[in-house]
Amino acid sequence: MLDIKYLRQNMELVVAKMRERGQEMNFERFSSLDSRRRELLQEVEQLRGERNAVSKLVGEKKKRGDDASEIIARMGDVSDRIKLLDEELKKTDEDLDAIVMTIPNIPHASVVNGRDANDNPVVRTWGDTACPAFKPRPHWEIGEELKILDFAVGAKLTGARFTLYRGLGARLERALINFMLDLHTTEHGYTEMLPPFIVNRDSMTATGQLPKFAEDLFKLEGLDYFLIPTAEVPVTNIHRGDILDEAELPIRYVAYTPCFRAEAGSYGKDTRGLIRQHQFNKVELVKFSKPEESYDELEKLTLNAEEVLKRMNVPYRVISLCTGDMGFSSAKTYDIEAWLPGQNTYREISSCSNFEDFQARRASIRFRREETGKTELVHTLNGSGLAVGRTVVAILENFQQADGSVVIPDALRPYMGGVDVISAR
RNA sequence: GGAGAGAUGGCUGAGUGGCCGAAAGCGAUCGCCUGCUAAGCGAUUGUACGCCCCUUAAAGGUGUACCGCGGGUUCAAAUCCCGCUCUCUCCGCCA
Repeated sequence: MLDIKYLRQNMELVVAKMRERGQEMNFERFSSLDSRRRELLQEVEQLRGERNAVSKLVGEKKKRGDDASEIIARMGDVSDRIKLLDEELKKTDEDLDAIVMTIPNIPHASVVNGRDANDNPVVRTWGDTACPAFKPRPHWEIGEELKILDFAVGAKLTGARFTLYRGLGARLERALINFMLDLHTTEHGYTEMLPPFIVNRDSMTATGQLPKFAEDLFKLEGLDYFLIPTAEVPVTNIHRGDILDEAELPIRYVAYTPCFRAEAGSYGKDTRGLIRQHQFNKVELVKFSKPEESYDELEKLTLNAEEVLKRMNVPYRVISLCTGDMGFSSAKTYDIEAWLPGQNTYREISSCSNFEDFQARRASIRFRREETGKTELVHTLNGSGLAVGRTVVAILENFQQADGSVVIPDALRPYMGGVDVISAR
């Protein structure tokens, strides 16, 4: 969420920025609620001060044996008034929160102003996308033929958008997870975390999934718990409420988790194959950084994610999301898109974002600046490093052979027990 | 699932209605002392939000809130009452 002081002082600017994101904001209600809140706060605090002072007096009088019944009666009225004001204040706070919580982050100055995905500029491309001599097939055909992906049984076990991995398919998924974790921990300086896959409402609210995006989440029946849609939620919440030491920043965590998404409103989209599942695996990178370093850290984080594709020799490109295509909490986002020859297109395989202090404010994650001794909000960043299922897709499609087999990239073979090719026999 | 105990500042831990934002100790920071280190001595040592002062900020002054969370009683709540959460111990069950 944005700083309420900043909102007060920069309304026109925020309205303009929201318009770039394709959102219209009406700040009149915000303004009136905000000034009412401050009125109430001042009055109630003044009354409390009076009550505290007089109550002290009552104690002294009683100790001396003097009569205090008159001021006690008077303070009774004051307390009633405080109670009344408190109720209105609480209601005002809630209304105000409801507004502020639904205002998205302000895009960074370097973010291109655009309407949708068509306006996202390409930052760089890597690898050779030359077509093979045969007609490349989509991964769902390859996977089913090799009997490593079973969509029918996934649907039988659960329903649409659930898949069973068999044999070397399961092995490939696991190999990728281990390869990514090893790369990021041993070469990129991240500390591995294995968090709970179910979190409470406070955690979901701190990272911005709630209250606005409840329909995207799976909620446990009868409990106020949710399946995580990404490791970002538990891993960012590790430091919820903390005041960190400046010297320990930037903090870098990497975590493997499954991710659960309701995918409401996406019916009919990507119905075939592994691209859009209700459950998928992901290795996530999360950083906590000082404000002045966060954009450097975003570049590094994105490169760390790209490195996975480079090691496997999968062609990709990096795009910078425009204002109209960015997520709610993000100030700047790079998407990494892997080349999928079977579908003759680039598909998102990672999304790397700097949230600046937007999440940190809601989650109250601060650090103490040594120079001033003051606390400041940290900047939080995260990115997929990478989405594992989609990486399987990229491998199947990029390394398929004319005979239907799939060659395993060199970097992955140690994790596959030396297997260098998956074939139907 | 049943029975009991508990939750206080960076940590340990006192505090059963007013003098408690909170004793004491530890730790930390600064200063003194010291050839160095240790010891010793002194001071400081939570967060947030208002207001005053001020060109702004800082510093300073002042007010309010916060003793797991939420509600209640009272002129007044860390302290009394109710609900919840979490932790620990014992019993049962379970991978």
